[in-house]
Amino acid sequence: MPELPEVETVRKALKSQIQDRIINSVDVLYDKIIEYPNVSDFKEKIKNQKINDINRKGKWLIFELDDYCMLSHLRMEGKYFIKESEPILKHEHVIFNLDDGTTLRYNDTRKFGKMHLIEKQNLYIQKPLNELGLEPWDENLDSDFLKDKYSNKNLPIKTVLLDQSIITGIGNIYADEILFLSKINPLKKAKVLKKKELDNIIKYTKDVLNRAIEAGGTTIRSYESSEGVHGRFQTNLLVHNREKKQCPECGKTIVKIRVNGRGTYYCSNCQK
DNA sequence: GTGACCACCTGGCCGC
DNA sequence: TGCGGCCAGGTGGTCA
Repeated sequence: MPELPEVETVRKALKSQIQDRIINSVDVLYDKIIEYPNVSDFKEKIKNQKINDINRKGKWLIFELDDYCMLSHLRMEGKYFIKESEPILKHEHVIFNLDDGTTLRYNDTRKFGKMHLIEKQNLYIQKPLNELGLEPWDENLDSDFLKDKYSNKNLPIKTVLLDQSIITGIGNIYADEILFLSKINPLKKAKVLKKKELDNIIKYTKDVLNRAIEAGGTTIRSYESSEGVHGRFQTNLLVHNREKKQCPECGKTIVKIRVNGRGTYYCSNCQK
């Protein structure tokens, strides 16, 4: 389940593999992956565009082309592979035919991923990027910013941390880790958090995501990078996916609850 | 405007 | 062993 560190790992791998390649054509085998524009426009506009760079904003990959930016969200299980003439596999839904004879293949078991093709000048004034909040490393991200954003949030902090319009890039796995390190109960209402707690959230968001990126992301079930490499950060997880195991801080049993439908792991002793 | 809930999807896992 | 049902979860849409 790609979150920011996994997307960053994919971005780096893809950049080293396909930067400066030209897209000769695209085959779309599952239309719903293409969110904007319609499939025929997408295929027509992307033809003969050069991949000049690959960037990232939150969990979105940004393929910088000549006239457009192609945005790709991997959602739950999206992956990219570079292949030559191998047969198309069951879960390969979008095939980019490149000028060197290779293909860039978007593989998504659950078909949740989305792609947009946006004119360059509209990239940050049009959905989806105009709706994203701050990157964890943005200099404007401080406790005053969060205090303001959280002031009317009568929701559990776990839920609010997943709101991409405030801080972008945090997903379910890292939200649990950030709250554990910040010693904040996931059910605590966002609007009552003190400055010190907000400072800790910011500090540990950066810390957790930085370490996860260095480790190549987290592999819990199905995520792997474009080079088929599994992340190593799962060995560093302190609470997520560790139900009934001992808390690494106090030794009490880690519990699993559901917060707004999301599986949430925490230590009831450390996170009061 | 806010919050709760559901749909989208498929494979893995568990219980019977 | 085989089957049915639940669960995983990021995001957008709908409804109260």
